[in-house]
Amino acid sequence: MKQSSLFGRTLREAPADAQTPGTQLMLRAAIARPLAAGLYTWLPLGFRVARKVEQIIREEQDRIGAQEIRIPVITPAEYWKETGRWDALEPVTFRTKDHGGHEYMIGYTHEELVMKHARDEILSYRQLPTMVYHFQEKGRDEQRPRAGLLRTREFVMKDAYSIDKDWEGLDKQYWAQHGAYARSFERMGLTAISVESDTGNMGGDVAHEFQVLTEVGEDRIIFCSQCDYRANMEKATRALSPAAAAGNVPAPAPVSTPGVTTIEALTKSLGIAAGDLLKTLLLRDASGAVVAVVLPGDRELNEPKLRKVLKTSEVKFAADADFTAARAVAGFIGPNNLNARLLVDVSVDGGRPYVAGANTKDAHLRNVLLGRDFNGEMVDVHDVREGDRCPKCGGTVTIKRGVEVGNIFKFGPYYADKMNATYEAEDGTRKPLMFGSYGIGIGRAVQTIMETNHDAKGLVWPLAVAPFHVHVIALLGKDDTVRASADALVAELEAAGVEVLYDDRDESAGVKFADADLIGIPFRLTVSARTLKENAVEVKGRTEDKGVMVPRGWIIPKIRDLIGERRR
RNA sequence: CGGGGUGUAGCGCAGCUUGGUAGCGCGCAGCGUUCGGGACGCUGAGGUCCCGGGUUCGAGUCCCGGCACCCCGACCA
Repeated sequence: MKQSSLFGRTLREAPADAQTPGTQLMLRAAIARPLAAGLYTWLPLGFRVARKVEQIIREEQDRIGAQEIRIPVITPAEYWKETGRWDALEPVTFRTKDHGGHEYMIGYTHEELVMKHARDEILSYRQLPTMVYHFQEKGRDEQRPRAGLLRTREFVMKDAYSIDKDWEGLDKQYWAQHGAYARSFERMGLTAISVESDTGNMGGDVAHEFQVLTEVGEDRIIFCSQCDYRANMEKATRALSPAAAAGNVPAPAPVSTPGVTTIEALTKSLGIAAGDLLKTLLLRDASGAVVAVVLPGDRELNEPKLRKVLKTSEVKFAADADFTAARAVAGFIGPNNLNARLLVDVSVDGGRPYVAGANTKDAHLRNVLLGRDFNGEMVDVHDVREGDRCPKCGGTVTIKRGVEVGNIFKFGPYYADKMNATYEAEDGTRKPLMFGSYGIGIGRAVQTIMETNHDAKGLVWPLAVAPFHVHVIALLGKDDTVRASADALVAELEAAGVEVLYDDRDESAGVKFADADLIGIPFRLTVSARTLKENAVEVKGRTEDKGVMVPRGWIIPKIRDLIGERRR
């Protein structure tokens, strides 16, 4: 490929709205271009990377016996209505009607469609287990796309679906996918770790996310410093100290706190620590049911955990009328004599008294004791934080940011039950198809590779996904000898199966070297008057400071060796 | 969806306070010089100043309304 005719130019400066290092380099190196918020066009260099990422995933899916298919982008409403997701996904999907008035949406994902085909194709246990996958566009009307290709409104996902007879079979398929994911990410140059994740409120007992640790990540991952415990913060737990036996705690006593309504203000005015207080939150779930949650004053509510406890899709703060109904006063709410369903976080220590709201204006209570003065359902709905103790080994945990590059879910019979997808078992009974689904976003993977593989000069592509194997730089002189020699070199390399980007432009050496560093192809081959004099070619790895002169006659085997030895 | 910010040439920005007919750097085109780490000189092209309305003799600048994009948070199989 001649760089003089490459579609897409490199930029010396990144557009001002590109924030992360990877996004700036993605734009500067002509990997992709924005079309609208969260919509990107792949340019030739980036598209070559995306196809290589796809191919790695394809090979690893094929290796575990998954079969590639293709389901349309435009999907009819009827199947989504069977599972109730036509309504549930309304706020985050793109929809349209055909001229006959039939409703469709751009696939947000494809579980329903796979299940529709599976129930038509799979009649007998003899056809199981089976696995299918496809690469297909997903449309998601994200309210906040961000960081270039990391979160977009349209993106290609590899989604795989496993179908088997029972939980045991599903478990095997699940771990086969887990292995395929680990190999896929490793091959494309991503250091991804698998962490336990929230399964959402859609059922299923196990889910893992593959996370790449980087500052630009949206997720927070809890790590144990001593053992292998790691979990997404939306699911993480911690070891609790056993509650001390409550001694002789005097009865609750009111304390006047006029106008003091926040935890912070209370700690100042009473001269106590936030952890000495109880925080009571009055919340509403998606159905409008009101619930009060009690936490120590120094702990934050973890909404995903609470949603799971409440089996709801949404929690928000309660309205004024809810406070009245609960016989509470905003700013002075406490668990005592509250007229509401009461959830008590497990962080609340039953062995010690707290200061809590008195449910009376301008008053709090001292000596409030769990078990004596109030009772509720004990639940784990608090955020784990840095320094907490590991639930597995008691070690200290830390928090890091991560990008979720892939996820795997065990659904079990959930979709089959909703969509009446059954097979005839050995014993003649009808049983539900056991289902699992497994996703990897291609664009997000590419963006994550860029975020984690660069230096001050530009991108540093892992060989396996680099847009080209080598970048040939011709430093053209006054006559045509350098060009002729470089032309011949490129022809030979291409004939040998080497992917070459050939900088044949009439630019200065500085411009060409800077662009080569920016684009980040693994090996740079320079042809110039200087190298011709030695009948050699200079070969330099992207991260090396200096190149080496390789005799012209040895260059093909040398390059074959280089791209072979670094190829996994 | 809540909060914050930004829209002026392909990119980065100034001009707006105090209204007078748009500028700088890079990039781009032509010519010449240069030629191994973003060269130099000369000449030149390139603008619905986000959109609509208003005030005014006159609006990039002031007022009103809208739109787009970015960031933080919320949400997110």
